[in-house]
Amino acid sequence: MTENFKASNRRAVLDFIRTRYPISRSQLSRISGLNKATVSGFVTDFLRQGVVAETGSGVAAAGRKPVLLSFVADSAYVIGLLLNVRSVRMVITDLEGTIVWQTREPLGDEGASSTLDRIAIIIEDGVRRVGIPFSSIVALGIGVPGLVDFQAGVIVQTPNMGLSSVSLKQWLEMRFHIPVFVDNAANVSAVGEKLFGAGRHYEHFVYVSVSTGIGGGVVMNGQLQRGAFGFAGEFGHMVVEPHGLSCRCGGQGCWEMYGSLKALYRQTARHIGEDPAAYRPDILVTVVDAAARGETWAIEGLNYIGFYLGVGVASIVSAFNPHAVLIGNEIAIGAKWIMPIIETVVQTHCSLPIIKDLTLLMLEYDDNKAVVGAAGMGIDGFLDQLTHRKIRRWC
Amino acid sequence: MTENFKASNRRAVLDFIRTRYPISRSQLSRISGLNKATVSGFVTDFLRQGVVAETGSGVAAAGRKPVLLSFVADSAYVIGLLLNVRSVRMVITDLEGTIVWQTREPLGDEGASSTLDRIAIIIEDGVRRVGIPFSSIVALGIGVPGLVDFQAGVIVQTPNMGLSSVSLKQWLEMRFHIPVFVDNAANVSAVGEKLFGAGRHYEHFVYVSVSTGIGGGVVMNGQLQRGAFGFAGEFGHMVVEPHGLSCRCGGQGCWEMYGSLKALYRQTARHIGEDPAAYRPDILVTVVDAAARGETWAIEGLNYIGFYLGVGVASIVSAFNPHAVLIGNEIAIGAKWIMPIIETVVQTHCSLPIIKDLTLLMLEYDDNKAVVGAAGMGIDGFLDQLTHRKIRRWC
DNA sequence: TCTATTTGGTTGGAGTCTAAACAAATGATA
DNA sequence: TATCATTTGTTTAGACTCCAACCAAATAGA
Repeated sequence: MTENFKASNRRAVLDFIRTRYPISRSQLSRISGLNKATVSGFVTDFLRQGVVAETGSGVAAAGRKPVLLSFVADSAYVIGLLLNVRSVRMVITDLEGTIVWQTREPLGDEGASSTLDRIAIIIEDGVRRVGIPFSSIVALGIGVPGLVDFQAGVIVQTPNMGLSSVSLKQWLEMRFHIPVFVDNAANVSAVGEKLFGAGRHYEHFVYVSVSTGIGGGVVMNGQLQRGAFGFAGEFGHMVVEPHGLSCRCGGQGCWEMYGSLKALYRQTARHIGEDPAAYRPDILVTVVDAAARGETWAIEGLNYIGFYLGVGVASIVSAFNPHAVLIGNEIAIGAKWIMPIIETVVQTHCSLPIIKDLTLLMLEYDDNKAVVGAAGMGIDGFLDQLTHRKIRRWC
Repeated sequence: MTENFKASNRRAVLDFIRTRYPISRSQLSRISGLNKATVSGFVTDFLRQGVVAETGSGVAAAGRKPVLLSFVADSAYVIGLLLNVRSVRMVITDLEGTIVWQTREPLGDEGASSTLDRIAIIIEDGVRRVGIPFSSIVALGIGVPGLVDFQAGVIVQTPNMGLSSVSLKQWLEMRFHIPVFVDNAANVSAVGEKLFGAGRHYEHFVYVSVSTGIGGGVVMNGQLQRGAFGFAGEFGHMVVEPHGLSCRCGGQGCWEMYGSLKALYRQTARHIGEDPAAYRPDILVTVVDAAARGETWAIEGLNYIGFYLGVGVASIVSAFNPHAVLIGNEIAIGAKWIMPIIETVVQTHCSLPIIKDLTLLMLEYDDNKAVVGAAGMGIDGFLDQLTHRKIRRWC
């Protein structure tokens, strides 16, 4: 029940090095508030472990020149997986999330056991081809659409995928003997932003993923919050129109029905001669192009989801009072049109002290961000483990 | 920046004693996961400090009988204040929140400095009359309607009260030389529930206060979360009807406009011959009585706010995934009518895994809960301080 | 060359926590 | 009645975290 609060500062110092290198020991001491001796001790260990290296010396106004420390991004590698209904994406990245190998493979619906085998083969194949010794791969992060039990590493609820109620974590840890972290796609993206992206500078932020559906991840006190049962941040089913459309979840007026690309499609389909009850994943590109040509229906469609996105974000801001709300995923393609609306709606709906210092950002869209986030989940776990015991090499 | 993670386990052990006494050292060791020696060491200090006492012995299946430990609630006292527009409530309680003195005084609008003086006199007077030596009063907690900067102890935004932008904390700490904690009324109530009430058994819960307005407090990992700038839990201005009524905050369709007693009044006023644009604080009693007599308009009114309360709670549950949502304050008078509606709405709006183990509770209404919560804020601070240094008596 | 200044390492010690051994108490068993 | 197994709680040695106070090294400028 009660935990052991050892070594939390080690991780903090390593994170300072990671995010601000090149940096000297004394700078670290100053910004962390820890004693020079403490920092020196940590750094000695990091050097021995190989995650940090001394790289030249810096300048000083007077006195001895500082020895600059750098984070050694390629001292270890991790694997990121993103499972989808019909495919898997895989990346191998260094500790800074730089991709050194990537692939995307179709995934049949052949039952859990054979799917798992296939994933294992994809991983082994990737590792072999990139030419990194397996021993330097230190963790595996997996993103899954749907609800995940992070502790157990089990998929709890997901749109038609064969892997439900299998312990991905257990199976893969048995097979590869490295720690495996499974979480939903929005949470891994949030961790990605926390480590490598816009979230780096915020202690409290909320990541909102908007594409076909809406998901999210909550970071408070610099840590991903999973709530009581691991499902915190399921923003897609917040209610924005209590008397509105029915959602497949059984509820009515879910945010996902009004602010997602599904909603955009519904609002614009008839203008492009499509069935409003269907869906096309590339709807946003089509609509943005039309809006750029000045088509009213397109602009109205974008205003429509922009308005509802603003409404939901306003509620999130009131509830969490974060430093920042980061809106990511495909929606970013329409940033130019949608972002101003969201900003206006949030400004009119939240009290001044709450939004005074709030940052509202729409992130660049990058197809790879979610998989890299999955890798990030692995990196986060690895760095935690690394800073939790003094003597430990992963050779 | 970085903190010192000392002594967190001490507080955990003291909390186990506080909430489960009588309890033995070995039981504490087992439930806390800490070593027997560690627990024994802590307990020795607690005994010396006087917060814990040995009170007889328990039974064992075999072997040595355990020495039972108890929390000594009257080893110290705290003051709780609840500021309102025209009055102050004050309580003096022991460390379990049991009231030993209470009073309520009117408060004029005579400017900050004279109001502060008046509060100080009320406090001194109360302490003198209850006959507790001032030295055994160890903290002061204050609840305020509106937005508060907890760190600074300054009221940031509040409906017409003379004390805005004065540092209550600083002023009162200078005057009484005990730690002062100022927070908004909902947060203070949440802390009260965490320490003494229904929140005791939940690590993650959300407290929602519903009366004229709606406020809230978020407890995650057993700790009140204040967000980035201290305003987390401002649920009143979450948006539940994007195209709905204008709120005094400048927004539209705020939860407060649909789920609060203000909303109930608006919906029912004409049936009791009142002006729908006005407000009567006792509206709920009137409506509940009418509902009990079978008046349709009254039942409809309760259904109305019940529905919207359910909608908001559903959003909160999706966002935070707490163990429990505790709904408190005046609304509880209508629990019998409103609670079933809330439950139904939440059940239809949230996915199964999220609500499977969710507890939804409407708390008993007690006029004193908020002031006692304020005292609780003080107790929480005191216990933290008590467990942060080894040698320390507050004699 | 000397000095003031800054970086970074070393040392002693306080504090947290554990494992292991030990002492004390007690019901059951021989 | 004596012994034994069992459980409680204490003591001790030691690992780990962290800091204050030095000390040593490096360096720009007097």
